[in-house]
Amino acid sequence: MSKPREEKYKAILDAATEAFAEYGYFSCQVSKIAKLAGVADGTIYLYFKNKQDILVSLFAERMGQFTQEIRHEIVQCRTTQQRLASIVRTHLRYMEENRSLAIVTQIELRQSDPQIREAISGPLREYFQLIEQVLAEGMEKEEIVIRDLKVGRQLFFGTLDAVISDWVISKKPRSLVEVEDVLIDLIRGAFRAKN
Amino acid sequence: MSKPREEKYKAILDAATEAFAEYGYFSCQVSKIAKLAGVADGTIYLYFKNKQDILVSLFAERMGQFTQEIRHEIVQCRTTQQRLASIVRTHLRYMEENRSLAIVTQIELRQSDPQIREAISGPLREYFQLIEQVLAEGMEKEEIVIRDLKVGRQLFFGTLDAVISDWVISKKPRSLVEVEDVLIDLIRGAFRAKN
Amino acid sequence: MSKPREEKYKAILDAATEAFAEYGYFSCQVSKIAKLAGVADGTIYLYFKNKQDILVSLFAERMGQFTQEIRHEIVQCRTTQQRLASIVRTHLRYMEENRSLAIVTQIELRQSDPQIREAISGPLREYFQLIEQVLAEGMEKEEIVIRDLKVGRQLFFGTLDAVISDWVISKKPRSLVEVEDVLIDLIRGAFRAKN
Amino acid sequence: MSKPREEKYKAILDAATEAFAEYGYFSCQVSKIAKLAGVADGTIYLYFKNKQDILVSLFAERMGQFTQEIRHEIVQCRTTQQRLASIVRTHLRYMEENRSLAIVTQIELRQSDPQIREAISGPLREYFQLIEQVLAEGMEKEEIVIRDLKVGRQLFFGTLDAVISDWVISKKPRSLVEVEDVLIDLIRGAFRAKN
DNA sequence: GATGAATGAGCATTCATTCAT
DNA sequence: CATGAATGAATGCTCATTCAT
Repeated sequence: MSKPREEKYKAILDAATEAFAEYGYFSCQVSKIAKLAGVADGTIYLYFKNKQDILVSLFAERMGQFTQEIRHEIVQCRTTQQRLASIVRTHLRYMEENRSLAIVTQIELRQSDPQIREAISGPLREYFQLIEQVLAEGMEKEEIVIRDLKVGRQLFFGTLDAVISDWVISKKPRSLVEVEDVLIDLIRGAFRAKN
Repeated sequence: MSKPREEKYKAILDAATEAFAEYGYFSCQVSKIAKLAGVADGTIYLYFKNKQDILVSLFAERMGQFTQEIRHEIVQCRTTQQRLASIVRTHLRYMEENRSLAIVTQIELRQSDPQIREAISGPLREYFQLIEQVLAEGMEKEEIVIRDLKVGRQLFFGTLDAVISDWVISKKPRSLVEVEDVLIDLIRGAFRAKN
Repeated sequence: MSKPREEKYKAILDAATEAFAEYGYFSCQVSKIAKLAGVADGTIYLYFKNKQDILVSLFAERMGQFTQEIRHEIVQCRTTQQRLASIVRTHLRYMEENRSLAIVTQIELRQSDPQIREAISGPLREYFQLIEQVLAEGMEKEEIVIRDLKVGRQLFFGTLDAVISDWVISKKPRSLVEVEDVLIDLIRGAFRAKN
Repeated sequence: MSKPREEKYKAILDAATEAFAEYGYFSCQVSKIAKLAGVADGTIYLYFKNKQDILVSLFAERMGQFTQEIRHEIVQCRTTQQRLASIVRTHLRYMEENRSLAIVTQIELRQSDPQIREAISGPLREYFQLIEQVLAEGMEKEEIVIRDLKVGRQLFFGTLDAVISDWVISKKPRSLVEVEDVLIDLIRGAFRAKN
């Protein structure tokens, strides 16, 4: 009679994304998530170990999906340039379509609580590795030039992150899509990408 | 008589920096700051309106000092390239010398609590404007090429931020100074800086 | 299901009456009420907005009941004399049976906190109006003589209040019932009541 | 050089009267009294044992003065009627001239805190005895008729108290002096006073 | 005597989590 | 499985009182 298990799980995660985005992790009560998800407070605990587990699961799930999508886009590209451009585009578009997720990512990425940090680092690291792989391959093929792989990734991700951060904070943000080309061009320059 | 007052104020701010860095703003109790500062809980409230005011004051004070220092370095530079290199160097070194501040900055920069956000945005915006000024001047003098000032700043700051973020999270970080040159080189490329 | 809810609500109100009576509103902690009511501290806040709300609710509930009872007695009386005597008797007996309420009334009636005062004034004013109605009707029918309705009510209520005040303070009080007749006689004289 | 001891003592008591009247005993901080008295917080404790001692001293001092004044008026009266009228008049006028004291009296008379209560009861009891003496003498001389001395006093004091209570609460109170005659007349009736 | 900065015990209130229904 | 009333530990902040100057 009731919603299947999977559906309710997603409903809670969606609600949590909204709620965390609006109030922040600490200022958002579990009861608020429950209400938003249309379930009882106690029900949350049938699906998640505790509040932190909601955040962690949310992050793992969404980031996994995100990385998946990026990975999918990349394989269709021929050159490193295309791959980087593709990541930029997918990243921006994904976040633009999932504003609450973007906010949560911005906020909770930096929790200093060691437990949360640890739990969150996994999915993020996976994305980092993906970027670094593309960069490494580009260097091998001499399509780009970077003196330090990690720093290259930091520039790549940090820039995207800053763009989204501003967009998230801004009350009347211009569309992220608008900056795609500028961004790609800038990054291309940083990596001395050959045409 | 105002000497000990000033001293105690700084002691509390220092303690708060440490404590916020270690536990995060929300997970850090006022009593923990008090103990670390070597004062009674109540004493805190002789110097700060409330817990949030500690964070805000801390941020305003430290970021103000930071921007000041950067500004001071910049004026001694001739070219835009030098100016950008100078900011990178000062930024990294300042954070390396103030690891706790770096952590707090990383964490609290992204608080979604609107009040905190608002209070914090001032000092940060000032730094952003400083960067954008340098970039604007560079474009005017045709020392660099950027299609969008804001995106340029986002790349510049975002990259530095990501570098520090990794450094902060890392258990055994390599010195930030080590990456200075790579970083400067990368940014130079992004902005097509002429030698 | 709403049965236990109602029960717990009353239990808290009863406990609060006892506790406020014994310690006074300000010197009585919420936790003391909770313990006395046999519930957890937090449970209090499922039923009341805050500590002040307990006091206000308590007052509204009990005084409403009290006025109700008085009103019920009055309608059965023929003459103003009987009505006044009835109020005196009911007032004294009600307070004698609800000593804690009597104490709370004595104490909190005079809180200078404007908020509390305002909240409390409603039910009390209702009682005052009841008295004044009886007096007004008595004057119309020429059963009593009063030059000023308000002062008449003040004498009536003030006297009862003083009697109860003494009784409340006294360690070994004589029964309030004992003074009924004397009191009625005295008031009758003040109002020049005709037999 | 500094104010003589006595003057500062009075200043604190005056300040306390104002402050207690405005905020109530519990909601009034010692520091507020100090500021109002123009002394440092610590100075208070050179003159009073603690906060409660301020209230108690205030009450003892002011009520003593009050009773004194009443006593002084009474001796000049010939008949019981005159004496009662004199008390009514003096009581009302004294309170009208000392509104803050009137408020404090209204409020703090009923503190349930046993300690405060005990300390306050002394001066008040003295006034009660004064009234009862007048009544007793009146009965002896057959100038009035009362079946119970205590109840007589309760009517007398309670009525005055209620009048003042209303006056204190009222935002636009009519002068207390206006009700004098009505009041005296009413009380005269209660006691079957002979002309 | 006078000061007022410092103290720290004390308390109302919140909210993640549990568990009887 | 689902509920939501109940729990009680946890914490920011206040303020009477002290005491070094």
